Amino acid sequence: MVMIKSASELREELNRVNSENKKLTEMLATVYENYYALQHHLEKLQSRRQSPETDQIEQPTKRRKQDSDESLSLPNGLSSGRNENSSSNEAHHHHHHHHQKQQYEQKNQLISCKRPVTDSFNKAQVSTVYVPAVSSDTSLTVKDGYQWRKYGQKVTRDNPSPRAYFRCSFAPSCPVKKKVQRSAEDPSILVATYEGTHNHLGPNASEGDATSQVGSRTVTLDMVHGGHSLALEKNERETMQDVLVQQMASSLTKDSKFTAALAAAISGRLMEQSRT
DNA sequence: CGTCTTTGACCGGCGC
DNA sequence: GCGCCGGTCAAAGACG
Repeated sequence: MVMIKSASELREELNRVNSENKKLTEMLATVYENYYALQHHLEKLQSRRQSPETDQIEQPTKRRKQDSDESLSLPNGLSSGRNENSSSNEAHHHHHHHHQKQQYEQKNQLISCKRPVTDSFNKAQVSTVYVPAVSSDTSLTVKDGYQWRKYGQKVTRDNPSPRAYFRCSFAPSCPVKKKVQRSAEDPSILVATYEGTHNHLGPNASEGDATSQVGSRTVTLDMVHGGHSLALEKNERETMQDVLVQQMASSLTKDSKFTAALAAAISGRLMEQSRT
């Protein structure tokens, strides 16, 4: 049974959806901002803790023999290293609704209150992202808005499908790498593993503040006069945002300090609450 | 012509 | 040392 709606109804619904989308986009933007602020704070704290100002020249892994110059090293205090932590076997929750995580307001208290002092090193943080993909697509590509250069592909022992290696196209100033491989147990899922942080502006260069690397807050979906192409782009953008959100969540939850601090804050809050 | 894929070679770490 | 294995290089090709 198809319900036929009048033009006014349609228009009203469209307006509703439009405003809802706007709201969601704003929420996303604030989440982004909070995340990046938090991340910045964390990086600062960690780098300060271990080495006051030896965050300068840090060659990636090996001297690359690029024929031309590559001598520009960014003033970005991140180093590359290994921090393959807990196996994090998936209970991957695919399309979860990411609600408002306004509790990031406590970030300052969160971090400053407790810290496991023993581990020092700050590593290139690793985040994994699960994105559904059609099985027939052999391209092994996860669209996250950045531009990547593929530099290798290997078959691994524990997975019939190959693994693709990408490096950020902003070679070699940007040290970010990613691996993409089809999930072994669910071939309709692509598993993307990101390693490192971009030191340049994000994919969609909406300028404004340099603090936020992702400026996707101007979502103008006027598909009223737009057409298919706009809708497609919108879909892509949505999955892209989903990927970004998954990245943020992953990189945060994989940080032992963060999880410890979060646990401490939660338990403290619980005790405080039970006391009253 | 520049940029990005392809693909086997190559390398380093690890277990034996 | 030797072989396996995951990761990377780099020459050659594809594509615009």
